Amino acid sequence: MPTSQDIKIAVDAVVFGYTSKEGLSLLLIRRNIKPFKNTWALPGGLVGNEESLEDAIQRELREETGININYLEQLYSFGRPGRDPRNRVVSIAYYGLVKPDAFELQADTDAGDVAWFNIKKIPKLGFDHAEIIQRAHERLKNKLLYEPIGFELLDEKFPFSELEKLYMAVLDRPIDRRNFKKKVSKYGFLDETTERQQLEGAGRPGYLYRFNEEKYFTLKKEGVNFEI
Amino acid sequence: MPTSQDIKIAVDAVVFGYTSKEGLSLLLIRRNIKPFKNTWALPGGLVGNEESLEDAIQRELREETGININYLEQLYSFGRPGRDPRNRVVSIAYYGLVKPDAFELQADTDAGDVAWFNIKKIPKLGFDHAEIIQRAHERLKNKLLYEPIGFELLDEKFPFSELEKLYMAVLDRPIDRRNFKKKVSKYGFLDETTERQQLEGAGRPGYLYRFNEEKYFTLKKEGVNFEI
DNA sequence: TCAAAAGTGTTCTTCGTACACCCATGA
DNA sequence: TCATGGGTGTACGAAGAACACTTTTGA
Repeated sequence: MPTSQDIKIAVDAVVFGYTSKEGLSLLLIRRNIKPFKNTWALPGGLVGNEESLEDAIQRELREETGININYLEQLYSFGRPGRDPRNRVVSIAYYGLVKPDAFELQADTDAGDVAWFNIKKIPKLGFDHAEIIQRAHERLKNKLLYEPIGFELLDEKFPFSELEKLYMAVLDRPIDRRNFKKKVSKYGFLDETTERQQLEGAGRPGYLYRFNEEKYFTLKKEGVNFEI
Repeated sequence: MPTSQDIKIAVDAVVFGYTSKEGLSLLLIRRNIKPFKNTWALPGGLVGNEESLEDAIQRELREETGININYLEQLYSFGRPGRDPRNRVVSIAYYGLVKPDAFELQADTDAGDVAWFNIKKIPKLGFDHAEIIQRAHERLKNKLLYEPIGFELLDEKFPFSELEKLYMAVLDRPIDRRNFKKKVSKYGFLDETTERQQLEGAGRPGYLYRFNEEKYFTLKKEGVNFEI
């Protein structure tokens, strides 16, 4: 049994963003310090002694990327000895969802650069971060099917087609427009506004919808479970 | 940002067992040391410097309870400052499934006592262990519905009624015998043996079944997903 | 008037659910 | 012969999947 322990504890964040142009994207930083200097990696860092894990993640994201996250959930903890070449580090990974347009990325000194990468064009990463991302993507795919978290990635008002494209981007498979709308609408937590979409080219503009969180919570309390 | 970190890292195990007499049970130890001396708690302890998290859990279980676990899965990490009254401890919780009859419980010096408790009769626990157990139970309920892990709790050969009772015990709701058998059987990973159940009283003895893991993996590879 | 994107309903099949009687065994 | 527990099938309704044409707009 260990008598004196020498393990560090860190948090890492897999931050997903979505835009209809870029599809599903991921927030990465370029490391400015060893190890893995100059390679891309997940934002994250050591947890402070008096700080909760969630606070640590938010602080690191603020410091390293300038982003403030709304939807955040614990993903998994990675603790294999040797996953960090310096010393033993157990990392508690979180994943989060943000609207990329709501922030301007700002790298700090530890991070030479910050950028969004399309989920299908992730560069070679340091540590075991590729594995963490894969697990996060799996989780997101699953979660999207039984919790209405997709709205965290969209603007407050959005055309139905955006929601549908988001689902197709995350799940990476085609979705039938009519069946999708039927399924989502039946819960009644989407409010249709009178506003219309601004299309860039030709086409019939769609109505904008708004996610009504209150209605969703009421439903949930009544035992109605969202499922796509 | 923290410069020197003083956080300990521990693992805790929520071990579920099942017997048809006792129903769904949980393995707890009575603490022999402070804090929470003499109160019941989850088995667990600090992680060694060179030890993987899974190894740490298995070692602690061996030391504190005499049990060796087969099915083990990471549950969640608990890190709220103050959850341990001594110093900051982040605990990575696992949950596991065992056949209680396969082991004799053996407390060691850190643990004054070890025992199985019915899931509905859990005593007052130290730390935030009640919360951990609740989360584990939720996870088990969900997992049981889309992965055939129930067999980890049963003998190699078992009558169908045992499987059904297990599901009722974990999910805490009645299940229709005929529909349940239809659903499980359609996957074809249960082999019927020619042996019959040994009933204790009167009644028609049922056939014994065996979970065919190979067939299940083949199905899974083909994209067939188990669901109850 | 053409191209692009959104809006909309029906049919068929599959799956979930509800439900009751007979059979084998031990006492 | 009675009590106990195991074995089995059908009918109904709900939900999922497949599928195509019309409408609005900009160029």
